[in-house]
Amino acid sequence: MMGTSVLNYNHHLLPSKDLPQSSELNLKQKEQEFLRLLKKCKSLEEFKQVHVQILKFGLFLDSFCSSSILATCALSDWNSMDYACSIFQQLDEPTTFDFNTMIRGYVNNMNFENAIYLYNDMLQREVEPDNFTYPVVLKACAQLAAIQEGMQIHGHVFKLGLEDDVFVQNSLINMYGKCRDIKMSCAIFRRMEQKSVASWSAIIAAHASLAMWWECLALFEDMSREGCWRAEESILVNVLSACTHLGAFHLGRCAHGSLLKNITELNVAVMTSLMDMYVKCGSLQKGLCLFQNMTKKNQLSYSVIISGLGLHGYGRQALQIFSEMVEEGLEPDDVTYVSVLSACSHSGLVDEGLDLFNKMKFEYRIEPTMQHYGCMVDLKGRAGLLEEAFELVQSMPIKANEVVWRSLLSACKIHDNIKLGEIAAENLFRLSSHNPSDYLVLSNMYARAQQWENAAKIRTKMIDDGLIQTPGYSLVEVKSKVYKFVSQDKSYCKSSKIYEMIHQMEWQLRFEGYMPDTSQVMLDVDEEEKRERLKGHSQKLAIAFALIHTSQGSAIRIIRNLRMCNDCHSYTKLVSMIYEREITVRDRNRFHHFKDGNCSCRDYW
DNA sequence: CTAGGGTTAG
Repeated sequence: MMGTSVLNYNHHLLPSKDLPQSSELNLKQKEQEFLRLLKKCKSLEEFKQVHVQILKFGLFLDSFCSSSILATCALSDWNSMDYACSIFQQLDEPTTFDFNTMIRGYVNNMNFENAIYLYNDMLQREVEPDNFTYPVVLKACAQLAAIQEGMQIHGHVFKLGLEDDVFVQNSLINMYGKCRDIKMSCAIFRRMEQKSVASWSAIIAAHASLAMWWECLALFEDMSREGCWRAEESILVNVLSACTHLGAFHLGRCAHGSLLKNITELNVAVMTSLMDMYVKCGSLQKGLCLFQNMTKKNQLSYSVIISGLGLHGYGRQALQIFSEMVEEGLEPDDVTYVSVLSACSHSGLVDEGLDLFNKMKFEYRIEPTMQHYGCMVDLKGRAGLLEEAFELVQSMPIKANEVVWRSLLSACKIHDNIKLGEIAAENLFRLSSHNPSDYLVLSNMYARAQQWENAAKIRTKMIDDGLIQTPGYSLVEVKSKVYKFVSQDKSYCKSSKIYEMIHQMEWQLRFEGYMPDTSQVMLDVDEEEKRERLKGHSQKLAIAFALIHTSQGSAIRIIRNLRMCNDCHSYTKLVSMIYEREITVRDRNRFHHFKDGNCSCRDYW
């Protein structure tokens, strides 16, 4: 761009009749005419041509006029910053406005470093920044996550007394948010007297980027209460994300509703976060439906639906969609591979997973991350290829983290490989020793091998270390309200009715051949007591409650914090058949769809 | 006199 000089007279793209004739107009009118023409330019070439005429007429005198010319050029979308730069350099005394224009131009062109350098120049040349300068220069800091510069600039804001400008405040919230200094973001947000939609958007986004989901929803609630509420896609995208992570299905659906009411066509980002919300809150159907109706799909939308299918146990379909994505010419990236590999792992598609992993490394040249190795260790381990899984852990170019060791340990438990399990546990506890469920898996492994002493030793260690087993619970939504059940729960006023139901269910299940499986009850009590305990597992209570309070044939959705036990799994399969209900259960790792006596996991979980 | 803040999802 610099190659084309300002003084290039050779291109005449505009018909000469459009150019003002000097004889007809006085200077002032000519100036106006030129400015009008400049604004109409559709390309840099056209712009240069008019600009050259202006120089030829010697009209480049008025500061307002030259600022206008500069702004037209710098803020155009024809990649004209070099040319704008050459105009800027010819200004004798660039004003605050001119600096603002140039800084904005750099930011628009993603050249954030230059924006900050120019701001620095501005200070050096003692041109005083104003309330228009800061939003844009702070945006540059935000994009670069340049906290040092950001803080200095925050100081300048105070020095110039601009700290009460809403635009400046919003930019500061955003800047600190992008620099992960949530305390500063909140401090500025709190002391704002007037908050705009952008203020809420910035503060919610700041919390979302740190995965502070409860805070996101709380802020969203505050915002709604203060009546600043409008279905803004940029805000709802983060709110939906929070719903996804918290399993807040009801709120998510409400958000969808208000989007539909207020916005005619939802953009890709909102569609993708909606899809993810539905899928991860248990409604794969709804997610698939949205996916199929999306006109524009990208890598992110594909990876959401692929990982969704995987989580729900539909590995084959996940692979199908993955190949459709490739056929459409969309190149899978590292996250897409995490989705498809984990889908393979959930469904036990070992060969397919291995193939994809190799393709990713050697064909697409994507360097595997810890997550990819985690998927592969999980894939092999679950499938019983424990030695291979262990070899992979040892040969990984990066040091395995706790997630990888954890999945190896639980695979060893499933396949009763104590020797390897102990190695995995040792490494796991070296990296993290505060997770009660890790000890339980290990103790469980010993118990399965009837090594009672070792099992007891681990449990004693847990108690000595003050680790308390996370209480398991099940959530169930009945008529848009969420009810929480813990094991042996007696807290609901209708609980006698629930236990009555439990009793009745057990009777019917036994008729269909149900035998309580007490092997996973890790309590030192007799068989009879174990069977009693089993009956009161939170998932069973939740199902009984839902069977009583929902209409015949309607689906039941349950969210658990822990993995369910084998007994609850086979119990739920039978309930789905006898009571003719579809039951979806989300546990720590995945979804189970119970229908007609079967589960979508095909007992591979 | 000209121009401005939050561009989000896996």
